[in-house]
Amino acid sequence: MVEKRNGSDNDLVGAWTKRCYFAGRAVMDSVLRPYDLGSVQWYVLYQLATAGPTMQRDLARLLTIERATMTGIVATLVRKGMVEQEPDGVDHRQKLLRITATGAKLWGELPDLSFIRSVAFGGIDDADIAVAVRVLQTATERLENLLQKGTAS
Amino acid sequence: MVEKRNGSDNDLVGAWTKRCYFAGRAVMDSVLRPYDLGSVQWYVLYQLATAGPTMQRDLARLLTIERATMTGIVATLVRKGMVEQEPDGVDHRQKLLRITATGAKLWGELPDLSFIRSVAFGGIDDADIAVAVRVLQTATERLENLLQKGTAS
DNA sequence: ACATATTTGCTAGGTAGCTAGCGAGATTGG
DNA sequence: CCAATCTCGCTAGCTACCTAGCAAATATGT
Repeated sequence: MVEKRNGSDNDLVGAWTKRCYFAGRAVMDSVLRPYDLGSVQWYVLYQLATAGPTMQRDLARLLTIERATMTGIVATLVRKGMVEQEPDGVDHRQKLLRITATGAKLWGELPDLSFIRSVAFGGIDDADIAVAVRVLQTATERLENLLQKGTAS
Repeated sequence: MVEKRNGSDNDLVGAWTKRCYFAGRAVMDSVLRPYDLGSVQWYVLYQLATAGPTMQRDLARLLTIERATMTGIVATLVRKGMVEQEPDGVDHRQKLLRITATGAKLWGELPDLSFIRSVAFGGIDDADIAVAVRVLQTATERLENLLQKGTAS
């Protein structure tokens, strides 16, 4: 969203940011659909398969999503038998997430998703990509900053 | 999402695209929350207040969302009494959307949201913005293209 | 030691996106 | 003129994001 009234690039960049995000997500979803996995579920499996058991709250921070959102994602994966959730021995509030044998098996069958990135950005001038990253990063920082101030008031 | 494994900008651009999109959306949502409006609901009001009555299917195309998604958004606004939905006289499948008096009143009270864009992108070099738009646009087109091919098969 | 944070995960409820499939209406080809 | 096809909006059911508020556990300050 973030509009698109008059004609300058300033108006368009917000719209393209949204569209690009959704396009990437749609491709990811369509590849994962046959496996009955969403994109964030994929990321959780990726993390647990690659980096080993992880605290639920750390995973939420990695993905920069809210704890409540994480609860739902994890619940789905637990229901499907892909992930185990075990209370931490020391701190009983926290829960440790671990991939199950079923989950590991599925992970092994999943196709490599890195081609998505290649398709999207392959062949584009590195300098241009760097500029794009800088613009997005700057905008994001300003917006997140604005949000915090608004929340604090 | 769209990952972030090794260290090149190529990996980061997807992540920042997502984060930037959500940051902008979060600011918009936080401004609109007191009025009990979501960001897309705002856009529908904007369109109807600015451009006059609009066909539902045209609005879905403008926002590049699915008809089914539009159904939900419109239903919410109708429930709140902000928007009227009237079958077209000629083509009985289509529905014309019109802002109500209540909706127009609310629209008059809403703050101007263009400051969000100013905060996010103000002061950034126009050439850099143009580069960012080009990168995002290219990536989006490639991804949407890929998706169509995948769907066609 | 105990009252007061703070942190963690959960529930409840809302927004915004998607696909799949339905029925009613419009269009098009033979 | 009728059959096949397309279009539009709807429902049902899913993912993934959010806030607000709760209960339990931990951490902190006096």
